[in-house]
Amino acid sequence: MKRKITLKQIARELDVSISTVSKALSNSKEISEDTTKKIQAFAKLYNYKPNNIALSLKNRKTKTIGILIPEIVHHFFSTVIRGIELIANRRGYNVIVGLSNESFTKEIINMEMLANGSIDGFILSISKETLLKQDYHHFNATINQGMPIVMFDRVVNEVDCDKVIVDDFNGAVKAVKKLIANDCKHIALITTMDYVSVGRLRTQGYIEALETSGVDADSNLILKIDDSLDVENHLEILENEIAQFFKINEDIDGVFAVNELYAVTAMKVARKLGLSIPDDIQVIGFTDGVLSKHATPSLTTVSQHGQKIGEQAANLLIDRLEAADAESDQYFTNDERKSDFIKMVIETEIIERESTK
Amino acid sequence: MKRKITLKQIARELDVSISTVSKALSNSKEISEDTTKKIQAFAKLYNYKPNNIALSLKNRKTKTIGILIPEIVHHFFSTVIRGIELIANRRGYNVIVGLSNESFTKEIINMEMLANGSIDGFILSISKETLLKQDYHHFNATINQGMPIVMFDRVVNEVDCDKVIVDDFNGAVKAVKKLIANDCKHIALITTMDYVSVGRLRTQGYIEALETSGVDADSNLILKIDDSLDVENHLEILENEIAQFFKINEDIDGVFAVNELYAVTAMKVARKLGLSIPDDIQVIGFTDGVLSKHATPSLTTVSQHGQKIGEQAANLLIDRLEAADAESDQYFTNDERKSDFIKMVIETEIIERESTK
DNA sequence: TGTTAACACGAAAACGTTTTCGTTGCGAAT
DNA sequence: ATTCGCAACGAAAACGTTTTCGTGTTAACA
Repeated sequence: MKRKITLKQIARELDVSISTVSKALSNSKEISEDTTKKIQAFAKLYNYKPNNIALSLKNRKTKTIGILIPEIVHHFFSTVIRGIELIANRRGYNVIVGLSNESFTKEIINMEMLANGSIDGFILSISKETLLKQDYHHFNATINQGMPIVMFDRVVNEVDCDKVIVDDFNGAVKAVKKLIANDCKHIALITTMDYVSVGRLRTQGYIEALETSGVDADSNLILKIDDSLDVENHLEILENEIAQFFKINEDIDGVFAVNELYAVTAMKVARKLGLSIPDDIQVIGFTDGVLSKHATPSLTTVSQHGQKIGEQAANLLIDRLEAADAESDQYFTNDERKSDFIKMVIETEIIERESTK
Repeated sequence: MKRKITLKQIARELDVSISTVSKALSNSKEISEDTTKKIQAFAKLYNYKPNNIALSLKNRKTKTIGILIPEIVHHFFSTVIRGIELIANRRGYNVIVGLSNESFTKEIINMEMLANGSIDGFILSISKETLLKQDYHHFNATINQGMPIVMFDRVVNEVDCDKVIVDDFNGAVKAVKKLIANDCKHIALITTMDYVSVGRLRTQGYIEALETSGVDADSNLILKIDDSLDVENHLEILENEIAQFFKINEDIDGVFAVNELYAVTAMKVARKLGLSIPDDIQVIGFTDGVLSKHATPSLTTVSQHGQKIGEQAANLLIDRLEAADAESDQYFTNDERKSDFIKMVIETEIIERESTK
């Protein structure tokens, strides 16, 4: 077991100074051709690679970005990570992942753990509990310490930073309009309690689409699921709620659901009730995950392009980091350093499958 | 924008030395009560937190572990990450994620990027391309430099390190025996080309279960899918292959598939052919993901307990890291430093759902 | 012969910590 | 009055780099 070799060891071995070794390895003109060759050969032989930590300390930047998300076993979030990792790697950055598990406290702990030098900036999506509490001081504190943040998907106006969001509103509008165009007369909405902004926006899109088509939204046709219950592990609760909902509203011929689980479950329940899809009921879900693709019938969905979101977020963050580098060369007064933050909207796309005509 | 405060700044501000500040903050007895209080108050006021990078450099350990996996948009791998992150966080470690994307080269690049001081150890699962090439020098090189590795799921005998694996063989045996017990007479296997060890083990389990039950495995009943094709995006290829398979072998009354996609697709195809599940054909899949849970009918599966795998892997790695710490205090001859590596087997569990009787 | 310029290299600081080893000043003991 | 011991603090090294600023040697030039 041989530890990694350092400049100091090379220097001692070759009887030159550390500076000489460093310069030779970076092909400095200061060092003679002979010594350069000798040093480079030796370094290659012993597989010298500069120590990242030392570089980080010296350069005061780590070349790694921190991702902080509520959950990782989740198709959307993992596609976002994939997008971030793709760009990060391409631009020479590493990616460190923290999970808030939808908890306010874990979000804070995680931020503090990473904000003390471990990373150059954050890409994050806010936890449900934080959204409920509406307490965003930790984000602003981090930003004030000079660490840039890019938020995605679950964002909030109270924090001044770059944002990448899905066009939830128009995605919902498109979906519902498609149902209308497909001759649905009674379109139901299955949504969550709306403290998470994205849920609210999708609901608004649903209403908007109906109203511009001259239909009044019927509140009886809106089912709000309490997603504080552990629906994943108690599917029957969800199924029962939806079954009741369908029984009470027999005229439903279209369903728009704010996530794919609700959509797929709605299809399952409908079929148990003897309804056929898409003949009796057409269904569109938000979020294009594995469930939608492989359900029978396969589900028409509003795709959010998670990977693209991740890529854009990563590019935004790295752009800002490297702009900050360049800036430190120049002189800026506080007024000139105006940081107008970017809010990037990723368009949704309807993926048509078997659950609509 | 105020940058994070350092010991040096506190020292200057309070007109004491850096050492004094450091000691005061760690409650050293060397410093008088007065100065300690003064310094601690000042530090708290300015929210002093030690810089992780500086600590890493000094302590020669980063308190972060590197995860290197082939893919992240994948239920199994993301549950493993969740398990790792859980334990890592609990034990004071961070987690940095690299994706090999099933590519040999990206695996190496990623390892080298992280192995230069950024992390204390690896938890990884080998990429398909690496398994094909059977070239494991980068793993051994990393280990030789004193960086411990824990492998999970896709492991290989050629690398000496701790391993956490699923009991693929017995999982398959259990599944197939269940089908046999459920009166299936002609049990098919849907598997992949078997250069990935786990596929091979599951196939062997299938054969073993049949043979101990006095049935000869019929090679006609084994369908090997070439998973180098992009099956996710060309589902119809997979469906056609399975459809052909079912038509040729009309007597199939049970299916064991090595992943949930194959299993769910098999169910879909069977139903298109007019067969009912579980009455005509019973199906069991390996890997318990979202698809299995939400398919109709829901799929009986062999659960791998991905999160537990991650937790165990993290514990193994951190145990070894901290053992190495303690070891450096003591004196060891090379003979005494025997490192007998642990191979931990996580038992599988059959989750019974609607696709079996 | 004396000055200069180019060349090749080394010393040292800096990044932010922790820790070892002094070094003061002062009261008590001899 | 001298020594001792202790309390309270500071200096400096170390972790591994990069980079600025010397410094010594040699060759060229006047």
